[in-house]
Amino acid sequence: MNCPVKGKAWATGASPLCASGKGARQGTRAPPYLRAFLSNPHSMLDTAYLRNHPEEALNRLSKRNIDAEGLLAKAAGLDEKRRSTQNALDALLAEMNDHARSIGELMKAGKKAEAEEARARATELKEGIAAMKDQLAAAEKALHEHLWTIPNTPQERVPAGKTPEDNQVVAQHGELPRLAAGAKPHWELAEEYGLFSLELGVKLTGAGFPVYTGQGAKLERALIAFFLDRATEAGYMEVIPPLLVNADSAFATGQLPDKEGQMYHATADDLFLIPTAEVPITNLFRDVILEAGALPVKRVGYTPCFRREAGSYGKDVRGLNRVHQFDKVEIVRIEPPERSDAALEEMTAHVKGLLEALELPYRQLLLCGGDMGFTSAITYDMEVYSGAQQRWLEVSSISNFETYQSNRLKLRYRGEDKKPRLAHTLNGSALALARIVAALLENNQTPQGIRIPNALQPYTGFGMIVKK
RNA sequence: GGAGAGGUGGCAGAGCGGUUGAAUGCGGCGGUCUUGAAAACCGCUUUACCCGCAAGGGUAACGGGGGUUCGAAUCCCUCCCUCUCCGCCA
Repeated sequence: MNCPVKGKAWATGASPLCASGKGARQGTRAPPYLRAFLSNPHSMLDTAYLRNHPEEALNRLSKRNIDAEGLLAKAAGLDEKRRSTQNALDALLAEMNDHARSIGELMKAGKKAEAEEARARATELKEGIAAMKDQLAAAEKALHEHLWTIPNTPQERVPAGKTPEDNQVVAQHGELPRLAAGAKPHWELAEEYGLFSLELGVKLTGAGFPVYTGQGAKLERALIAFFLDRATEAGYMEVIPPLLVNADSAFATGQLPDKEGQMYHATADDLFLIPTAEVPITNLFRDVILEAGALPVKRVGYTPCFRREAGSYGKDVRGLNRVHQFDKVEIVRIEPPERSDAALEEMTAHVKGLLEALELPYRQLLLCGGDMGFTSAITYDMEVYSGAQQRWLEVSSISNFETYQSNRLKLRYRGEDKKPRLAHTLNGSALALARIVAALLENNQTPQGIRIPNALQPYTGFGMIVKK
């Protein structure tokens, strides 16, 4: 089995799907969370969609840098096998039910001999049923395991492409800062002003765990409060979720099995530290059928985020550019399909508003098919310009997952006809803190100190970061 | 961590191993009645998969998994969870 996708999210290659075949998932050898998932009748792409819109699915999936045709053809075959097996089993079970019912009636009527006869026939049926059940289980397993390997189908407007080079810049705003010669990167500023320390983090934990201090800590807290307030004003309900989730939750939003190696795993209790608030907040709606009036659902949550980032190294990870623990405010929406595109644009506009309030130059990227996350149908990345490093830093990723997550979540809503159907889920960072801090510090450094944007001053209580 | 009780439909709450997908009550929806509303009365009211243009039909599900049986919500095993009491504790 080849790993079908090499996105940036798979730097570790630790996915059991991509590793070396199926050993990890077989029978009783599968870890508990995989067994739990095997029992879940839902997979990722909706088989009904694949069956009813084969051409559209193929067109969309072809944007990815994968063998879309082969994957879909195999899925169609496995789906067909599953359905025919289920038909056969259902017929056998119906026959068995007839026997069982008539035996009961015959017993009541005192016709013992006839009852015995029927019982003998029923006993014969049992073997065939057991065998057919095994076949169905095997067919379902084969189908689901295959579906797990197929990423979400990109929307029409997503550009085809393989690498970040193929992403499209769809908007840019703000002047790039012209810093004086000798402008310092944020990690040097942090030392100079006592804002955060990675060395102390090493002592306490290990590399990539910053300790914020003094005005640095206050700035962090101010940004969190600012982002939460802005989201609340925009109609998002605030949530403070658990920071540890169980395997069911990690599966439902797609972190497992695809990104297993990216999460910290508390093995004693089989819990995972969340890599993003998306996981607990979206899972609030697992196994839920929302009434039509309940949509749209808009939630916002601040949480620390934990990412192992195994395999990352080099200059990209200096300072706050890439750390194992960072703060993030996340917005999550649940929408009916016809409104999810508009919701994505609203979320993007919200994020732009935040960046403009912080006076940070930014650009908006429409990710190409090859660079998008596994579960996304369309993704915008927002990047801010970090003046001293002279590079763009990703501070937000805003995605529409359409029904890909909701199919696993079993998250549905009732349409006008009262029938349950899969909702669309979306989420986006609004915003990720660490890199915002990096850009703020670098872009606003002056000989007198580091200037705090006006919008943030009510939250920090100071307008300038100064040396002690 | 120790001891006990329990997990059934939106909620509450029944259920001798045999038309029990599941009594009853509440809630919800529709209707009758009414100038309107309430009350009363009548009917309806889970989800998934499969077959079918549809009407309709089949199968599955009573915390999860497994077992006994012709047949299990009802019996057995196991796991999970919840509640109560004790201990510990921000």
